[in-house]
Amino acid sequence: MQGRTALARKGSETRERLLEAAERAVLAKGFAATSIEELIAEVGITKSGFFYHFGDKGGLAKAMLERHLEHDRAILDDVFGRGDALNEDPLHGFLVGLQLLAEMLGQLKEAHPGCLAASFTYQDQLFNREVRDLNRSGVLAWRERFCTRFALIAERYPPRVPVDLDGLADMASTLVEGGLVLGRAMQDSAILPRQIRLYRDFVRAIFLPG
Amino acid sequence: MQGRTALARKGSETRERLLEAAERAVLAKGFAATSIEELIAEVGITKSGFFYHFGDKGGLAKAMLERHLEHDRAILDDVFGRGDALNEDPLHGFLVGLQLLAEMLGQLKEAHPGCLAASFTYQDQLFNREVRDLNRSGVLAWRERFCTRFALIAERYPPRVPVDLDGLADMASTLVEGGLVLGRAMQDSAILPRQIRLYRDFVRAIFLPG
DNA sequence: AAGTTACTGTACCGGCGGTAGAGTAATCTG
DNA sequence: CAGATTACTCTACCGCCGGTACAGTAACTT
Repeated sequence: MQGRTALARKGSETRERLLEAAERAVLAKGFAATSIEELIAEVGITKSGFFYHFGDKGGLAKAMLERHLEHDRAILDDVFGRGDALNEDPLHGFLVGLQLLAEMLGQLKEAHPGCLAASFTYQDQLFNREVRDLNRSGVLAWRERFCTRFALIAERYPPRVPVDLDGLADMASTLVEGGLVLGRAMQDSAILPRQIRLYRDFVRAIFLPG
Repeated sequence: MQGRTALARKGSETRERLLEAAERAVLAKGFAATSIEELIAEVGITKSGFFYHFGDKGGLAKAMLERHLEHDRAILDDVFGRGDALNEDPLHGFLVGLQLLAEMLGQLKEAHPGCLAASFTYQDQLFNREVRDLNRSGVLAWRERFCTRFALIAERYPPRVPVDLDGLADMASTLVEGGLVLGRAMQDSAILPRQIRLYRDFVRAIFLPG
């Protein structure tokens, strides 16, 4: 049992430790300013070892994004799952989910995947197609999640005026990305949760006017 | 006349040409991936010449940000000035201004200062305090502009429910920053203007309910 | 005539991303 | 037990890039 997976575990453990070190460093000072050499020094590995795992620095970016998209999905599943568990209604479950999301985003100060997504987006010429597609898929995941939910809500609460529901779906990720940028620029972690709460107010006003 | 400013003009012209080349390159592939050497090659200057003008790469970042904050302010003055010129009322002038802003942001595909602001925000450890403070001042300028406007509007159109007007002011820059990130990630320049139009709808719904 | 501005030219430095290729200990597979 | 695979190490090297040092200089200002 121990022997069976010792090497495989060692391999994936080293990789994982590299990703953790990279995450800390990148969130602190950006991807470009994070050197491979500092990562291998922290983990206690050689340069060859790094390139064995990731091929090049873009491979590291890709692995970091994959890791975070998964984490992202899990968080959204959690908050909206809990919102729906507390509420039969699709609208009110969603509103509770948004509230939970705001609280969650207020807690994790700056360790959000959006940081990575935005950061990579602005250096995307550095990376290969895979990284850009991954980034795209992250946005699409949010869009689809919110779009289907709004379609469900609109069935029960048809808005009296025509609303751009697709745009409203994108507004969630827009506010998260933008909120992270502003929060970072202003060193104020309260900005993002406040934006999410305003978004919740907006959604409520659309489907429950008056 | 000609002679009086020939040298000074030459100096500032070279600087300006460097900034223009840098802007193109940075918007295309990011700041870190833009080398000083490619800029001086384009402008036809030596490395010493570059460092004469900017001191170091952070100096270039600072100059780019300054240039763009000024441009930014001019655009906002323009659109909301035009909005107000077409309308006596502070709310309706603002709503027209937002519409004009959406149109303007739809036209300039990706050459917006927000790109720079966000890009620099995610590499800010690279830069000195000045660059970070400049970035901050950009956000604060938007916040103050919108806050005073909302105070003015709220006098004439007191909202029936309590609204987070400060958060609503920040929502504008949040949506612009986030919209640029998403627009870039998705290669879709329609995302940002749509978000601004949704913002306009939100503002209208708050002050003109029903 | 002296000083300032806006550079050029040369030479050099260390860090970084990346490559090449040989070697190896531990582990898995047949 | 043999052979293949995994997860690396070690050594040596490359070119680019940001940055420094410093001397020189043509155009222009005072």
